[in-house]
Amino acid sequence: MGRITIKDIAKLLQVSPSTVSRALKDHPDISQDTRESVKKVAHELGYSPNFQAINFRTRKSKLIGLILPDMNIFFFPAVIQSIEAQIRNRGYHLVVLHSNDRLEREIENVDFCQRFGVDGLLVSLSKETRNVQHFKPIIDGGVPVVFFDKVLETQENGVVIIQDEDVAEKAVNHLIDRGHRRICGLFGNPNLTISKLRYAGFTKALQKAGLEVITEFVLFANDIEQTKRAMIRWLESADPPDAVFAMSDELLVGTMGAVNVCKVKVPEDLAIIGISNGQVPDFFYPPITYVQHSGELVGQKAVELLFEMIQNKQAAANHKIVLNTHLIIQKST
Amino acid sequence: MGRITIKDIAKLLQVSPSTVSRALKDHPDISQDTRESVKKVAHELGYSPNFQAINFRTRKSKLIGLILPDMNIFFFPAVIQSIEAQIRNRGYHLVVLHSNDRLEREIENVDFCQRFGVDGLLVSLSKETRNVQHFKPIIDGGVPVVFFDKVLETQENGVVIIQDEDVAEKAVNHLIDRGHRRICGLFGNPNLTISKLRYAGFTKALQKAGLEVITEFVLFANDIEQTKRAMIRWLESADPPDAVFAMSDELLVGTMGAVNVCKVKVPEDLAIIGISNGQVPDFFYPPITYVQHSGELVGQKAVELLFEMIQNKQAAANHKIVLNTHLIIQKST
DNA sequence: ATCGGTTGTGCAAACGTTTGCGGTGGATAA
DNA sequence: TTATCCACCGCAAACGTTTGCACAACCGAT
Repeated sequence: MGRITIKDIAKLLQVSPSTVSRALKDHPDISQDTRESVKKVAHELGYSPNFQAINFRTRKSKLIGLILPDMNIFFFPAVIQSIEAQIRNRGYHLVVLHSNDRLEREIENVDFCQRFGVDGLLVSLSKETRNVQHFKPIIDGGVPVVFFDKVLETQENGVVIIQDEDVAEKAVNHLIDRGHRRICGLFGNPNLTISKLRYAGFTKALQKAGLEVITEFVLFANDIEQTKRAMIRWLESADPPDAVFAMSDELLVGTMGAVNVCKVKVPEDLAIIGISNGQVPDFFYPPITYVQHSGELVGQKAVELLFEMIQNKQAAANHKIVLNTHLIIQKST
Repeated sequence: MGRITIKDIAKLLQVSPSTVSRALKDHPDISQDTRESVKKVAHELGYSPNFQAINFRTRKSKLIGLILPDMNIFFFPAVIQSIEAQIRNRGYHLVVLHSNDRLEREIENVDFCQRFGVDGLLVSLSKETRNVQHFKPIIDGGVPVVFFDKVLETQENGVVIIQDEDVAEKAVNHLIDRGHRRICGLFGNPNLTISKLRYAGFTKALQKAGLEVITEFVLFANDIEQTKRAMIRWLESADPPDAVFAMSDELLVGTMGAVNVCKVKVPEDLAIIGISNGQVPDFFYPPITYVQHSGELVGQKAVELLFEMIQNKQAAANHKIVLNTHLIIQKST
């Protein structure tokens, strides 16, 4: 048995495989009659093209690779879903790889993508990644690569991010405007550029307002439990904070855990602001004010940029897209 | 230019491509000397095999397809991560497809997987799916398929689930043991088997205790906002409930939203129990009692079953794996 | 009648790898 | 010495599809 192929159709119709191939894709060289009879037979036999053969022959795969450092953080599912929808619209499919925040795995994944012949690659870097050398072979091989969210400061080409520093500054300014002075800063892994930049925005806002960064109220760790413990310690200290800026959903969840344990009132005792895609802030009471960093939008823009690069390699490749964000003011501030 | 191939190595070493191919995979027909020199040259030239050619030639892909109805529900990221890790250990990679809870998309995805030549398929069905006819072609084509979590009641082969009815019963019994009598039941989409079964367990537990199902306290809708509104209505009614059973994280979040709005005390005014992978229940205060339904375990078992089927098609195919769960008692009950 | 052009189709190579089979040369056994 | 065997390697086909090119048939125009 086996699946039926172009050759089977050709034999049955007494034409050549090339004619069948062309007829199936409405090549103008083929007469209307032939096209129709080919399609009819193809349908009757239940023909479906062998993608492996096509990919091999054409050196295309209609596959986009997506390399993520961690699936378990709140931000990524929305991004994955958005990317999947976007590339599907363009007739492509998604291969999801997972670096587990390790450079070694990231390198393996890139290599796999190249050998596998993906037509494009979307990457959010691991926290161990310090340079992007390991992408050179695949890029040189003509495969467009777009980096998003977790990128290096030095990267200028094929990048989709938000203006991290400004976003953090905007958020902290909002707290200052509300009269808060003893402000905690919660950040992710200190190796990540987004953490550094958001920390920079945090300090900038404070300094512009003539305030000092209270170093004991700063934490770098994207971990719910760790955040909760730190916040409890601070809230129970002699001179507790009156506001907190949390740069991710995980940090927000940890903060709310501490808030519940310590029975502090939000926003009276403690104002809270975060950066979020916008689902988690509404889990809590009161709903938390946040700067919206839309995962859907990031996914959409990354895919758009990638396909510009696929279609027109030279022009689009040195774009850096910086997305807008806006403040969603809720009851927590 | 172009990537370097087996032929290039062969030419350089004055041997045939077949020898190179065999040497590279330590075929015993090839002498030690030849193997070493081939490998040396291959390494020097930076040879890496063309997966597209290999897949085409061998009709294997080392790819596992994963079809999910929705990425945005809390349960799945853990499953994806677990599956990715498991299949990676076995030298395979993951293609994630997304049906958006629509049968039409699910059918497309299955078709794609078949044409693409995945070596195995993992599926959680869409809420529109009423039968599994559309998997027949790919299964007949020799590709093992494992269904998990969202499956049909009628399915007995290649299935990984929890004992949904018992789990719900166990959870509701816990509420009854604590003395609660006016118990809400929150369930997902009514078309889903897991919703039906868990509802059955819910009613069974009540009936065994001589209680009636209070129909106005039952909701079928896996939606945070809808759940919140319903709960608020019930809590503000003349004769409010004293406990709630929520079969998913989304329902739990919605419930807690209502709890916060209505200022009811947990567990004094309202006891809460859920079914969860175990992250979300700890977001809240008090932490919520739940029956743990481990996404990691589901992923692991599904992959184990799939690879048994890949290696030994006949034997494993008619297994149905029912996973254990256990009750995590926290402050909400 | 010859030419140029168009339309529709087939031929055959190619993509990179794997693999069954056959063959060579040398060593061993009789 | 001859037959036998084994270690090692090459030949060539094959997987299903695409595509450059050639070619045949027909048409209209010269």
